[in-house]
Amino acid sequence: MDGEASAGVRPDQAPGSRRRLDPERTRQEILRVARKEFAEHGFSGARVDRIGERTATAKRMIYYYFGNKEGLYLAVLEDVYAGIRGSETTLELDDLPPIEAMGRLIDFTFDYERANEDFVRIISSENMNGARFLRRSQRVRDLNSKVLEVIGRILARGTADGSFRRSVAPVDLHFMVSALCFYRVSNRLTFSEIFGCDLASEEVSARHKRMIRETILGYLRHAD
Amino acid sequence: MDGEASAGVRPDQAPGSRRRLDPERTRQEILRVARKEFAEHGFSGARVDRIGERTATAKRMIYYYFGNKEGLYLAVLEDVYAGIRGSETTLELDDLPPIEAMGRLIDFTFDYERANEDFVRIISSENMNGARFLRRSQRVRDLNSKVLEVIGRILARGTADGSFRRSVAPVDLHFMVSALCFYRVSNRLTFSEIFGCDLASEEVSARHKRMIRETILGYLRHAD
Amino acid sequence: MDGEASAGVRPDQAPGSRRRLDPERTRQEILRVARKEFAEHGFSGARVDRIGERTATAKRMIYYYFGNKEGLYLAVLEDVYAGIRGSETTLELDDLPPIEAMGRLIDFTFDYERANEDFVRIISSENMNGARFLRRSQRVRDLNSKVLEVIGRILARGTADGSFRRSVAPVDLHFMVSALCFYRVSNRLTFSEIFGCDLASEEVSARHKRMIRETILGYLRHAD
Amino acid sequence: MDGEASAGVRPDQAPGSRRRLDPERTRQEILRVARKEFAEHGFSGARVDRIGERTATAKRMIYYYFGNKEGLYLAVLEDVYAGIRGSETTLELDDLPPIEAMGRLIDFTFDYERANEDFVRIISSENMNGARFLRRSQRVRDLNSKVLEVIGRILARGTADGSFRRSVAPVDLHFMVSALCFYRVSNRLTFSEIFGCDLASEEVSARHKRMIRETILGYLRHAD
DNA sequence: TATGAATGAGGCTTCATTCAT
DNA sequence: CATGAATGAAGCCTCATTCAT
Repeated sequence: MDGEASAGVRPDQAPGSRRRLDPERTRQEILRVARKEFAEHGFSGARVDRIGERTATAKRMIYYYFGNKEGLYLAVLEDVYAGIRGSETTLELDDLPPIEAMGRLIDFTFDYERANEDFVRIISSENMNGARFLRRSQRVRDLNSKVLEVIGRILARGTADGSFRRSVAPVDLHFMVSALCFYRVSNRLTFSEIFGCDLASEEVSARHKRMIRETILGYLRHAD
Repeated sequence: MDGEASAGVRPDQAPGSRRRLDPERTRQEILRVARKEFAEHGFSGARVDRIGERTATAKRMIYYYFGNKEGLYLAVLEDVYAGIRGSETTLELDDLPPIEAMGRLIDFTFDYERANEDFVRIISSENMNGARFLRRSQRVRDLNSKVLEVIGRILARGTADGSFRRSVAPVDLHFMVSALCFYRVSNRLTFSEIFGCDLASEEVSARHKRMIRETILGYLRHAD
Repeated sequence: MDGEASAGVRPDQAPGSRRRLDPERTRQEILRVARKEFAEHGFSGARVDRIGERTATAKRMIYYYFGNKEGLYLAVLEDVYAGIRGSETTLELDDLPPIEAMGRLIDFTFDYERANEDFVRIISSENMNGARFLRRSQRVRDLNSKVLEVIGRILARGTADGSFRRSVAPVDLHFMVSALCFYRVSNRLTFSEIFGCDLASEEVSARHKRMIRETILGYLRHAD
Repeated sequence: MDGEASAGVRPDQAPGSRRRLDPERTRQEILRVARKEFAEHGFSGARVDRIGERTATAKRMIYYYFGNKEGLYLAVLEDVYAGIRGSETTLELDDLPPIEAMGRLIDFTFDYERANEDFVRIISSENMNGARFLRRSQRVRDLNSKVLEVIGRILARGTADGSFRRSVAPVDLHFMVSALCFYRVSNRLTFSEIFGCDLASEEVSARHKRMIRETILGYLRHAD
């Protein structure tokens, strides 16, 4: 998925030129490396130097494109949120029966967070930062408002057709799904270390995926 | 709840005097200040200088008692884990009916994590660190093994008397309780910012406390 | 003889300007200042800050070019050894009669060590360090292997033509020359202080230069 | 040789007392440990803390007995010089024939410096210090003046009876003996490292001991 | 456009030393 | 006499960033 696709293309490039001259590609490469770095070390633990070293382009370009470390982090944060919300919109849940729709949303969230540890770690890091970068980004907030609408529609349909006997606010349901899926990844290391249970393993993942879906669906279906 | 308990004790001491020859108290004060600092900024964002400034004693004492920043962090980590596991052991759940016992454990976890944001943030930070400090501390691992035993006994009793129709591994149940209670605090800032729902408020907290308990107990009671 | 050679060159440069984009020159200046500092105070007594202050460039550049204090010291050590061994190779002793060749080598060593107190002090310092930096440097060892070959050739010729009646290992001869020339400089201060004899003075130096040459040549010439 | 001789003596000591109360013994122990430390690391590399740790008594006692690091170093320096000059006075060379007397003095110096690396290293260190401590100590200067008298008497007798055909100043002869014996120890590490010749080995030591004696005696005996 | 060189501010830590008991 | 606790000053080094070409 990561952009090395068209290597060697661009015939308009002089053979003796020092570097490729594709600004957007350079930008994307920096962004990709930075995401890894921020995900691995958080904002204050991340090193601009390390990002520079791992990028084909020079460190100076980071400042050229993103202004400073904070600007780069903000760009990564927006990028990462755009990823999940973009994926969510492809789900087409409105045509499924409520229980199935909700199950699919839960599964999707589970799979996405499991597959995108970077996303999880950057949001953890953002919470450590006091969410001060998120607060600056109108774009991220816009991106996220859609999930609640999706959930709201499923809940409404489920309540209407009697599949769900429990009345829940969309934000509360999203909270539970998110908590259970996110924590598995965000706290994987301490949890595994302490309880000797590898949350990343196939076995535990499969078990937890089922358990989480059943827990939440069970909550919606049973009123007491 | 955070340690201001014995401030101002020791009346025989001149208030402005610099030298306090009370090693344990000095140690504890550093630990308390450090916990705040590490909780607020994570390991790499924390500043030894800031901890020194906010301590009545000199910065130098940090190194005297804890060796270095890492040693101090490790001490904080152990302290913080000892706190929750110590509190858990006072619950006396073995005499309660299984459902009530489990409900109480869930409520306790909810309340504890809500009241101890430091604990939550330090564990988040530890996950950002790759759990490398936790890995060094046998003490923390020992402390934590007890929770699973407590949960195991409740589950066994509930299965035996028919209160619980679902068979769950203790570690999986602990995972769910922990995830739901922890995420509320660890991700409070981004969640609130994005969804405009203040997870720290009394109203939402009360609602979630009930919801979490019902969700988990519901899962245990209903087999499908 | 110490490196002020090219000071004030580069007339096209504004005298008060801070940024000099001449990396090799910057590197050399740091090296020169560092040699003085390490020679004067040894490794542990030397202060990186002092080196920084005495350099036109910023202290930060020390780390830019040499990594850390140890790296800088190692560079100085290599530089200093390269100096003497480089000079030795210009002697062209193979065309002289053995006695004269040996005399010239002794004189050279005497003069070089007298003129390069830095060299002597840094090697003293290295011995105080347990030779731990030298051990890391393959380069220094390579540089030094040549002297023994030079001495070996002179000894062989002298034995062959009967000038030398004593059979000596090259390393032992080098030891004596080095000891007598080195000690004069390395122990100058304590020796002068205790015996009231200024080893650095012209008078004593001239006398010792003759004495050392005669002592060693005498040893080679007389068998008993 | 180092003072633990009378352990457990002193019956007047209360059994419950925290530590032995023998000031002179405490002083000597500190001195002994400090000598090792200064010999190993030089003045600036030596650590008061390390001396404190390796002494049965507490670090505070160092300051009690010696004032500060400099005072302790000075005491060590005097102690170390007193050692060699004290030994030299037991030689009784005046009754031996000049050549034998001189040979014995050379051998003594060789053996003493070989056996007392601490002595050598502390004097090296003192030279790195600019001999500033030595300069403060009248006592050390007094101690050392005697060697030259001893040498002077041997030389006079040798010149008188024709054993020595060379006229040498006592200080110059002392210089040569000292240089050859001292350098072997002071520069042992760099020399061995570079030339792969272990100066501390029995084999090389025996060879050098003979060589040094013959070199110097040869110089005295042969006029050209 | 792109880059190596340069940098001030501030980070963590160690040092010899003194205080209070 | 003896000791653990406490300390200011200064050490080495890293950080994000900007300059000059």
